[in-house]
Amino acid sequence: MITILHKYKQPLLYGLSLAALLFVLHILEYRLLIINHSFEVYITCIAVVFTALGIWLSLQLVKPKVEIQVQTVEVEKYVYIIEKAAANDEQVNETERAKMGLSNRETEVLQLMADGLSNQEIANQLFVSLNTVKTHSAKLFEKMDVKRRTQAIEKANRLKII
Amino acid sequence: MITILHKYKQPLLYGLSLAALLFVLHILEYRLLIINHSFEVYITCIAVVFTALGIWLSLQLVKPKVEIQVQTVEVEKYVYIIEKAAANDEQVNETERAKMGLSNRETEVLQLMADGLSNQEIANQLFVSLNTVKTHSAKLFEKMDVKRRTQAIEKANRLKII
DNA sequence: ATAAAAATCACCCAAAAGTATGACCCTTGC
DNA sequence: GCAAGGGTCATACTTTTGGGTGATTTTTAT
Repeated sequence: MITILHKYKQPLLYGLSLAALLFVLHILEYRLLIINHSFEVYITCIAVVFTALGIWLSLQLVKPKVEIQVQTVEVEKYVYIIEKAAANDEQVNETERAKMGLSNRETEVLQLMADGLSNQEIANQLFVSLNTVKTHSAKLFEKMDVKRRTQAIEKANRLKII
Repeated sequence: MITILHKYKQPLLYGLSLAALLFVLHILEYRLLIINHSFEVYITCIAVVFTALGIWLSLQLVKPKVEIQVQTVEVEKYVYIIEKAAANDEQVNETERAKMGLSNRETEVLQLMADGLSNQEIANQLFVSLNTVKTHSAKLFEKMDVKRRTQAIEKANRLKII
């Protein structure tokens, strides 16, 4: 139950906000009707407000994407990003890899994943069993804080750890 | 004249849809006022519709944003990124993509795959069904001559088509 | 106007990927 | 010696992905 709550925390929050906003409108509704008869203006306002809300909502939902993260961090971090980008062309980022604590074997598996190999192909390549590859991948997913191999690949590419 | 119309078809369509919607609302307004019990329902409908409209609008506008966002902050230090982005954009990109004959939708799906999204997440993002995403992915795998999404991602990165 | 391509969706089935748990061996550092 | 971590493997289970097929609708091009 709690895990379910946690999982849908974001949408729930949005839903509640929406409900709250609707409530406020409900209150205002009568006042505005009594005070003046500019009904069209009222409707238009609602339309504009909710269009804006929609835009805002979807921006919130898209936020985890790289581009927008870049927009939201402050200036100093840009310098870091630029420097990192510039430095990365020659050498692979050992620091980031160390930060995540990937072992040698896990890094090998990650590399082969990024090359597009299936678990079975990786197993053949490394002369180990399929189950072993699964164990490695599960552990590296946890260490990299991702859910899927595609996410791991994306993150690895972004951080230049492969 | 016709070419101009063609070029700005999308924004025009958006504008017209919006105008039409407002017009319909304008008409409905009086009718619904007579049946004044459904006022709250009416307001809620407007809110929902326009929230959806906002979400849809901003999703449409998300893509072109990337470079602009980069450019809006501190000029000189980000020349590297801008140059890189620019270089990537106009080089192999379009030709290679054309060579494989990927459609727009397929390219979108490919992009989201490379971002690490699952088929279900892609479906939600594009407002289509899971089955549709599967169809797109199957076709793009065939066109790219790959067997798995990870291979497609690797090849796409290598050929810089995303 | 009409044919082709693109986009949408559904259903079924099989394979691959991922989760959870437990076990064993080997090295390394204290 | 022994705890800790890395590497290996297994079983059982769930979810995701991919293949095959067919169908409808919309868009595009001839």
